[in-house]
Amino acid sequence: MTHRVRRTMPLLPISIVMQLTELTARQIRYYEEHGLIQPARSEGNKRMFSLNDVDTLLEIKDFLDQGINIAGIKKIHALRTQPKIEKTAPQTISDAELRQILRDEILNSNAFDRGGIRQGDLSRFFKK
Amino acid sequence: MTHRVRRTMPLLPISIVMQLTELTARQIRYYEEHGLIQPARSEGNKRMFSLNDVDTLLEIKDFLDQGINIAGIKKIHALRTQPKIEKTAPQTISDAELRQILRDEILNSNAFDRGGIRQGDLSRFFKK
DNA sequence: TTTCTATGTAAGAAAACCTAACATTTAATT
DNA sequence: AATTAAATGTTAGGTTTTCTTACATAGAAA
Repeated sequence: MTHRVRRTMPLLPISIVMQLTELTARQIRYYEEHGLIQPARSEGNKRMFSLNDVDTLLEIKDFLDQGINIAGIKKIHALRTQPKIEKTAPQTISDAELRQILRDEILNSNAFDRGGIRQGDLSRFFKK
Repeated sequence: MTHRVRRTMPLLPISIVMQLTELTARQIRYYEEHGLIQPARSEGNKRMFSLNDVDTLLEIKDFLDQGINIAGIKKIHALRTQPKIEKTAPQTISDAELRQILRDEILNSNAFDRGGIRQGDLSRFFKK
């Protein structure tokens, strides 16, 4: 009965992703610019996001809230998608280095509690 | 880790729904006009569809392919959302009547096999 | 033939999104 | 303190998408 949808399918326009993540369009495009996400494009060049993209963005947001900067997040992503250091090209960073980065970043963390809205409640974005 | 999304959340623009259902915008709006779906609206009045809406549209499409007309589908929906005939306002149609309708409709069914695309493959709608 | 149903098509307007550029804020560095 | 860099805000002009409304059409039904 229920129509199945893959989490990799590009379904969502940026406006919806903004609501789901509480990020601005500027932020989302900026993260893409830095290679943290690669949303698909419609034939007319509009960004179309998958549910996986939303997950990634929420994770990015979380990392940023923890004081980790884009460069750190980028490195974390790189390590995650390619954690095998065997026959692969020599890594430019070790696990120890990563932990060091994280520790360093966390020091100047300015995380704060933004009294946000409940996730999943989009009602205020639609007309009654 | 994975971000949960309710099937009732209005997330999808009509272009994506067109691709998921292989219906034209005209058809989708027509079905809405006849009350078969009630998509949400963005603040700017754009239709935003939920995954449930997609399910409903696929079902409508299936019924139409079976030769059932809009009126029949409308009645089927009405019966389904309110199948209790107890204290409710008197029904204008009985179960027997429904079966009759279905039998009648099926007689002049012009269902045919449209050699469509695999559902879920939207790749041809996006730029390489 | 005429009517009805479902859909196509076109026009004009409004909304959403795009890129590019410059501005602002805050933190780090010198 | 001044400068720089990172992240985000803001604005402008252009393109795409969606909207409503209206008229057209093919096929089935009357």
